[in-house]
Amino acid sequence: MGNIQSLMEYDFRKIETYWQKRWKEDRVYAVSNESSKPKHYVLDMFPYPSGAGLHVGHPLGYIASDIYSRYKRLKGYNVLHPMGFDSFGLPAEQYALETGQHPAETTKKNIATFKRQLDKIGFCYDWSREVQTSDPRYYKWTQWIFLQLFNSYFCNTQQKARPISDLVKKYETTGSKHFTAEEWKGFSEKEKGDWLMKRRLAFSAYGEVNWCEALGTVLANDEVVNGVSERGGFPVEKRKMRQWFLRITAYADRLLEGLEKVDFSDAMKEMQKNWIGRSEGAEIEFAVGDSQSAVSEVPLKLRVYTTRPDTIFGVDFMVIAPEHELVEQITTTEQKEAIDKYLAYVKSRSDRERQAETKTITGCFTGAYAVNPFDGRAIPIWTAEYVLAGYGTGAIMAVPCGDQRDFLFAKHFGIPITNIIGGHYNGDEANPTKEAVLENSGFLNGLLMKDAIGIAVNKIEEMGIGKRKVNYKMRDAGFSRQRYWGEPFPIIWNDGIAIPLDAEELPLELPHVDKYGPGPEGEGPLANLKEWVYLTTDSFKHTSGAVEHSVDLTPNPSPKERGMKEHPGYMNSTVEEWKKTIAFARQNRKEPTEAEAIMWSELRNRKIKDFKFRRQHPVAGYIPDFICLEKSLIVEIDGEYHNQEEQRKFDQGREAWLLENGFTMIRFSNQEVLGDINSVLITIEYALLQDESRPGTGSHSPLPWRGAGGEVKRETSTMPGYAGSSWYFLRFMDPNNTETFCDRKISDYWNQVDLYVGGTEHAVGHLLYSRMWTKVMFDLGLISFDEPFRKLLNQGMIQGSSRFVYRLKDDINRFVSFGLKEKYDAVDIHVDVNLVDGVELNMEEFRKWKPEFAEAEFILEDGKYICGSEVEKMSKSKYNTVNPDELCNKYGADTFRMYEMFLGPVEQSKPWDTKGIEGVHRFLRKLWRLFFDEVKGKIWTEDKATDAELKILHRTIKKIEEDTERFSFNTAVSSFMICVNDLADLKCHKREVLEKLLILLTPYAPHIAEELWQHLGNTGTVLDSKYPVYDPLLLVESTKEYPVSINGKLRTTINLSLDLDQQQVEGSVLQNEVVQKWLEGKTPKKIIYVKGKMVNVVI
RNA sequence: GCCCAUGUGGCGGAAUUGGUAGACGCAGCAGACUCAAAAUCUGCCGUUCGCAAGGGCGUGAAGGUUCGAUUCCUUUCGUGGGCACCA
Repeated sequence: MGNIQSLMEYDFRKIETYWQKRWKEDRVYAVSNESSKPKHYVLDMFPYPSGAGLHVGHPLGYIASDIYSRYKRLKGYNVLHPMGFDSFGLPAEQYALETGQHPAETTKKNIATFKRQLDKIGFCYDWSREVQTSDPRYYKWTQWIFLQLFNSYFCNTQQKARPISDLVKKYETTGSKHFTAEEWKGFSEKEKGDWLMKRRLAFSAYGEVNWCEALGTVLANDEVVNGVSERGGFPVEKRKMRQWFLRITAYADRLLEGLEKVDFSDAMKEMQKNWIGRSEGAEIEFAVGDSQSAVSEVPLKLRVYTTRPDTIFGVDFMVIAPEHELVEQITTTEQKEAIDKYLAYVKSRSDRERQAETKTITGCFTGAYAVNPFDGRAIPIWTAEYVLAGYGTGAIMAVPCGDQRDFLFAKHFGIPITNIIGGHYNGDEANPTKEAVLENSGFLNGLLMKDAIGIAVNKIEEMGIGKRKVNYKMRDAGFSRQRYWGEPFPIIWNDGIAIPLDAEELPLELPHVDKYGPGPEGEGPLANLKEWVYLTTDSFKHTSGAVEHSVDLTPNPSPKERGMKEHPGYMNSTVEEWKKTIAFARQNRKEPTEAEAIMWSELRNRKIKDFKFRRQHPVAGYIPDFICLEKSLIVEIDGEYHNQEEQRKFDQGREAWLLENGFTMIRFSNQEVLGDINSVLITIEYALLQDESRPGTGSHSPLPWRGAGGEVKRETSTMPGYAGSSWYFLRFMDPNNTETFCDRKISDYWNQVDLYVGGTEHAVGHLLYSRMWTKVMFDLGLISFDEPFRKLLNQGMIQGSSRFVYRLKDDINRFVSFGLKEKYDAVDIHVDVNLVDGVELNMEEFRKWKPEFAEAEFILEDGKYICGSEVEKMSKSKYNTVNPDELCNKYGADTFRMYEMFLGPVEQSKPWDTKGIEGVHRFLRKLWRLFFDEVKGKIWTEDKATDAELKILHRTIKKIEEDTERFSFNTAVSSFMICVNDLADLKCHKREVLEKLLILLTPYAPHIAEELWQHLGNTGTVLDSKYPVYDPLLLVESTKEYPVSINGKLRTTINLSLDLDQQQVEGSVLQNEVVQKWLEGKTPKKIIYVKGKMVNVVI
């Protein structure tokens, strides 16, 4: 391994390349699912592989988790530390819109770049477990889990998810509060579907979206700025569209309770609690009239939610959300025009704007009044943007003396304010107290507000005008996106009834598209693929006219002994009949013949030239034994009954129909398959490759003519980014399983993620969703734990430190230095931070950077061009990104890893500054010199270590272990530096000390540690060694240099034995010169002595 | 606006339960080695008054609790993150 000459210097490039290759070859990071060691699961939040590649901000958390994983491994754990990619998402689609490159292509490229960059830093990922959410082998299971959500409901009695079939049974036997069992049985399919949809955990309903007419698409809140689209500046308005949702609100209480048993930071728990926003209060109904006196003829009710029913007598007006359906119904003719104008204004405002702007108060009177049920007072009903439709009932009762927002509103519009809290209200601002004694409050007069809350609710319930209610700020999670690059929903709409695909039909692969624009009605791009979307013959004909067929060609049903002979025609089969077909197919799968079983083991999992086969997969009413949809090739295995005359006739009819509809069929007999499977396979392979031009039905499941009668079409939305990332931690445990999302035994073994590392930006999105999914899967008995992440470590963001040059407005080739810019009229321009040393611009490089700067001239200060600087998000567009590759090339991965950690606490955000990396690099070189001398070569010795040397070592072992355990990696790096400095001072080159130090260092700087470990003559990787144990006896001190303060101010120090008692200490302290000087002859009032800490003399 | 985090030398930061503020590193200054450079090593390095000894001030700001506060409490300002279709 190299000659002595090359060993004298720390040649990190050679060392790191060598070991990265060796580790890969030796598969040292492969993790087994079976081990006698205790398990530990360390996970990083899924990266999105952006086109910009990795910048120095990304690896911060990855380095931290890598250090921890290696540390745990040295401590004797079986450590799972995988990495994969959250590869569906909007940026790739956006990029496709701009450049026409397919997201699959760009995503593939980006992932390759990410992996190359990650490997350069020397992470210990088990790449054999890599998963990508956009891989059909992965999203097959995302879709499968979605179907579990779809097929489940939240049982309020048991407070858990249960199969929807249980609910159906209940409806069939006992009905519900809305209908009797008899009524249920009489419902149409559509009615039944609608009722069930109200309970499913994944359900479809109408939801509001930001609609941009000009772009014909739905926009994210981010993409809407000041009511217009960020791209193009087109107007945006709220619009209702059919969407999928996850019923996360059903889990609100359990998500709150679950926080008790996880180790997240208080801040994180706080954010989740606030997001869920549980409040207890009452829902109250008010009668509505259209004038101050008369209640309208049609009895309208206004329902409001309030947490303060005790203030009911202080209600001076009502506010309903502008979207509220009542607005239209109650607005009086006089107010109609004003209201219409106001609604138009509100439509253009985003939710965030509506809440953020409290300075400008807007609102409009509807002309209608509500009636206070207790004193009959008429209360004017207003609508205002500060009340959002999604919260509570979308209506509030306003109590200006107790709520500041209501107060300001009342003042602004001159609504008289009723004071119900006497002296607690001063007329200048509202007072939200619960401690006041109520006045002007009818039956509540004289009560303390907090006592009145319960009494008021009781009365309201008694009167039947309202009820106690727990409310959540959290809304059900929108789960569909009108986008292309995401998981397709395994759902077919048949006359408005959502029909799930069968599990065997998954994955429903995302079809290829060439255009990424929105569909005709603002749907996702998939809506443009007519032949993919429409599944009925009729609708197919309407849209493309491509397929003609006659009802006479209706094929024979499945073999008669399977009981399908009497089955009616498929073309017009009802949903019920179709379900029956599916059931038959499922049954068939469970009972394969011997030949079928053999054939399936050969065809499944893309064993033939990567062609995907399905078995017993219905095509119309016909269920082929095996089918390759991509090639429309059917493989049949015929048993004895095919020799019967009648059956042969059926077969022929069926085959003719299939051929006419573009399918090919090969038939084998049982004997052929059992006798010579190889030649059978060759025949199939030949057929697959033979006709390249065959159009096929695409790789997706065609499911033609499912159901019938009206429009039968696929769901064209796709799932959002968090679908794939809500359960990926489970897939890493068993990434290649084709039978299930994750084998139960394996998920029982790995269990929860022990350490989850990622940014706080995921606090309420991803983390809540994956917690919910985990709970559902737990309820359904799919896994054995109901919280995914046991401990969470938040990683701060590394910000960019941007640099600016200042270009004169009137002379675009002249640039003025930062200190002089005030004297000129100049504009700031981002300059690439890599062209700047600190703040000093490299002018030569700058001229070369862009052609427009080639002729640049500079106005200097002190002969230098000084740049301005600002801390911003690290982003390519701001030219402030720093690429980890370059740093690894220049200083090595070990230096880079340690420097990232040395920057400060992982949890904290900080701007990146490459300066300072030198110091860490110097440390590693200094370490190297403990082993090798420039002239003498190797210099380590086998001598016995002295007490002083052992003390340094053991102090370091203790410190590094403690710091690593509490994720204080920056102080650990400092401790390494101190240790090496101390050992160098003592000229300690003893193997006894150095070898242990290398093990400590392995998690932080794996390459250099491994290299030196091997030089010391060890075989096998240092990762398999045992973590040293520190000996407390070596660290015992007998004396301490005590700080002595007078009145809390440090004046001197005294060296004292550690086992002195208070009296002895007082004696020594009082004799001290400095203390006597400060005492000026007085007697101290008190002497405080904290053993081992300090002494304070109080005068 | 609401929720969360955060603020310490020229810079990144340390001070683990309220107990010696500024560890460690960068930058800077002075020196050694060298023909020179690099590398390495040694010393200084919050601020202010003072020849020195020694003292004053100092953890965003103001107030409080305490023998003692960077640490706890109240108020306030600045910065960063999130606010439901970016991931």
